[in-house]
Amino acid sequence: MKRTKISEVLNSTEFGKEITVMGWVRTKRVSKNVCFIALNDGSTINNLQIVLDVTPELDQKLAGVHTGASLSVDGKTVESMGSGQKVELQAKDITVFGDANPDEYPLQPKRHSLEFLREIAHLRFRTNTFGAIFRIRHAMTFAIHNYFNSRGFYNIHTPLITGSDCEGAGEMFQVTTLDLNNLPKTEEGKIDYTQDFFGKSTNLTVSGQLEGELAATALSQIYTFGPTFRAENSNTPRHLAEFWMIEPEVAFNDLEDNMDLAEDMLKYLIKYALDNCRDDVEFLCKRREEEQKQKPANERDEMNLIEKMEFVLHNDFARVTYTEAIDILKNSKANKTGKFVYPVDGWGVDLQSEHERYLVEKHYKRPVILIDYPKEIKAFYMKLNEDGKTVRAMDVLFPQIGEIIGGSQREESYEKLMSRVEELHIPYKDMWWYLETRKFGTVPHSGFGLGFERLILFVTGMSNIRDVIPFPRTPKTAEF
RNA sequence: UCCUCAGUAGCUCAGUUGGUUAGAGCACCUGACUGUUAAUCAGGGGGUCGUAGGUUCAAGUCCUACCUGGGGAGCCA
Repeated sequence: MKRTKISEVLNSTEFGKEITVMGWVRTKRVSKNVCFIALNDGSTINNLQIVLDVTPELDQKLAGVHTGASLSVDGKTVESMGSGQKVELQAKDITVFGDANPDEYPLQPKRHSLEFLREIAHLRFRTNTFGAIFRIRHAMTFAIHNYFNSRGFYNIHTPLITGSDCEGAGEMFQVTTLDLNNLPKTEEGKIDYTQDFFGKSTNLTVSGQLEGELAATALSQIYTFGPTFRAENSNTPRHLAEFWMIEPEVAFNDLEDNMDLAEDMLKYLIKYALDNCRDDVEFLCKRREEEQKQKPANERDEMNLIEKMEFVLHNDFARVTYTEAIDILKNSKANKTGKFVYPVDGWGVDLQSEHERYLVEKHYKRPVILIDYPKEIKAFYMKLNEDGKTVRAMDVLFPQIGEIIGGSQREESYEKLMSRVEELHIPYKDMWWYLETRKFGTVPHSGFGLGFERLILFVTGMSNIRDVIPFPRTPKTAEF
């Protein structure tokens, strides 16, 4: 079937061309002699206006056309007589592929709540908002590969099924082909995993980092981009059980280089969205502005979406040590006047999200990279500082979203890493292959994990992570 | 998992102190209109008030439990 994409039609200033367009009806307006149909084919957020002179024959066809119906329209591009658009299509003939029974089709030409659209996730692609979000999501995927490829990074596919149950990033989903109603048992009465598909207990990965490090200690610069799975029972607008993560890992990079990479990459991606998804970003910007008007004045954004993106683009991220952050928080007015639910009184405790938000939104008013955390509250593989009590960790904190990136310089000393493994009782049998990177030709190296959906939250201005992934997986929800 | 708020027409919501036959806008159907922009105007159909119990002469409204959803917290990306 030969068709012209609506994005092409709208971008062309040539009138009088005979073309065929196909798409879905957004609205239909009929009067006695003329009928207007707003048609969308997903190639752009904008609709093409179809103009039909009503004849008895067309009238019959149009009877079956409602919001949601799919059409093919043959016609001629003409300069619009109306004020809403430059080009429109004067139709010669239409073919209805499929009607959408208005008694059953849930989408209307009006704003629906995001909660309602989440319940019809199979159809929400057809709304302006979700069309914009998923076009941007695509562009970000492409931009990420582009960023790393053009800088000499290799994309590594790390396994989704993992044999180690201690990747250290959270609860895991078990993968098994055993009959759960009739589990084979060992003599001691435990489950006999030797009879399972892989001959051992396996899980879905929570991170590709450990495998990524293996590749980085040979190819120097690698990145992964794939799904990860966390079986945490977390019900928040920032967490998913299945989400996508980007994990670069670079040999010969220290924490400073790691921070530079993270900041540069985020700015590249935000700029890419502004430069390549202008219509969609503008739509979402307006959408958010309207949403903000419903809120009380003190809860509204100071900047709109585009201003926020540009602000991040044009300002250096604040780089702050954990110890400095604790000092700032301890001496803050908020702390002294009891505004914090968790008052900051000492060194060594993990920061609560209210503290992170204070640092980002109140104190620095820009993205913050927090580094050098106490070793007790961070993962075993992070490089120990000379003080012996902090590690070379970094968290990139964004306004509203919180932690968008978590990373570190890795511990390259076999002895030091081994002693952490022992301290934390991590089973050697699951880790031996990882530890060998430090045994043979070990190098300083660093990396981080970027939560893809959290990036999408930022560049779309959406506030719930379930709205930036087509089919969200969360506790008790896997309908679509 | 904890705290908190909410659930009324297909959608978005109103419903007073517990009191007659539960309302509006949008959507849909019918009609009007020579170019509309989420068209407009007139009329029409559409409800087990989340579910189950309870209090009461009387429950959409009060109480209890459960379910579903939002927001916050923890865990983190």
